[in-house]
Amino acid sequence: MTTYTIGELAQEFEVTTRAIRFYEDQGLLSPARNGQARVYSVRDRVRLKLVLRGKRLGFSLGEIGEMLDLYDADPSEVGQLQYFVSKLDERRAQLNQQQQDIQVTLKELDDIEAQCKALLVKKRAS
Amino acid sequence: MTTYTIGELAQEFEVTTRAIRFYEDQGLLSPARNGQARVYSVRDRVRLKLVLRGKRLGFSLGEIGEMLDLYDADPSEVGQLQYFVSKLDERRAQLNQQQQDIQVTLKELDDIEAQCKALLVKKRAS
DNA sequence: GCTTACGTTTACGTAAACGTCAAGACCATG
DNA sequence: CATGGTCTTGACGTTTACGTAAACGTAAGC
Repeated sequence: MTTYTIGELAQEFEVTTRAIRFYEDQGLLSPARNGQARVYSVRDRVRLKLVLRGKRLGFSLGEIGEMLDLYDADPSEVGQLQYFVSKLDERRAQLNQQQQDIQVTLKELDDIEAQCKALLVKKRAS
Repeated sequence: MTTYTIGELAQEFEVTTRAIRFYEDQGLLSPARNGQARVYSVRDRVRLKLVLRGKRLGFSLGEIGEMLDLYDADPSEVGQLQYFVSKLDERRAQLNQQQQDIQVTLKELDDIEAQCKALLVKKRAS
């Protein structure tokens, strides 16, 4: 059973231990304890990874919490299951919007960079 | 010369006027004035659009400010120009990372949804 | 001329996401 | 056994991105 200390995770993912404890406060993580020391399982590590990815995508910790619930949830009732699927679609729509935004922005960056290169060539010529 | 009031922009982009004024405080917008009333040009509108897109991508207003500066800047010195290009690359790297994150997440969503569908079929059978 | 709608500035409030001490517990090493 | 490193729990501070309320100006319509 591989486990990790808070310091190891902090170092691996380049976040502070303070941040990791904060995520726990927010209910995103719930590591085991050895006495008072936190003991992180492989599953905890995965959850942390998901949290950080969510953050890179600009989601709030609250939203990330919902997403984590989705990952875990084992919806037993059909009604709940459908609600669940609708949530997934919602999330998907959000991500698709982001993809579009990125596409557009990347293209604009390309254009600007091209202009810069052109300008540099000109400068060298003069 | 098309112009817009703050209320029009707020409605079109579904943000509050308070937010728009705040962006101005932060130096992201600088609309003209008619007396004391703000008058937004087409260019202002574009900038606002860029601000909001930046937000959707998870950038801070500060970062967005830098990006807007990049869009406008007409770097005259070569040194500045190279710094400029490096900034662009930085931004691109960030966006590429986000794209990867989205890919991975979308795939995970697919997996989860597939499981849900399977579960629904099972439910119907029982 | 009064109301209504929309605009203005100033200023304080707030939620989110941590940072930053403070004060101590627990090991290991010299 | 003192020192150093890593861990713990508070608790207050800080930044970001606005919300919200007060108090007022201005133009439109009845």
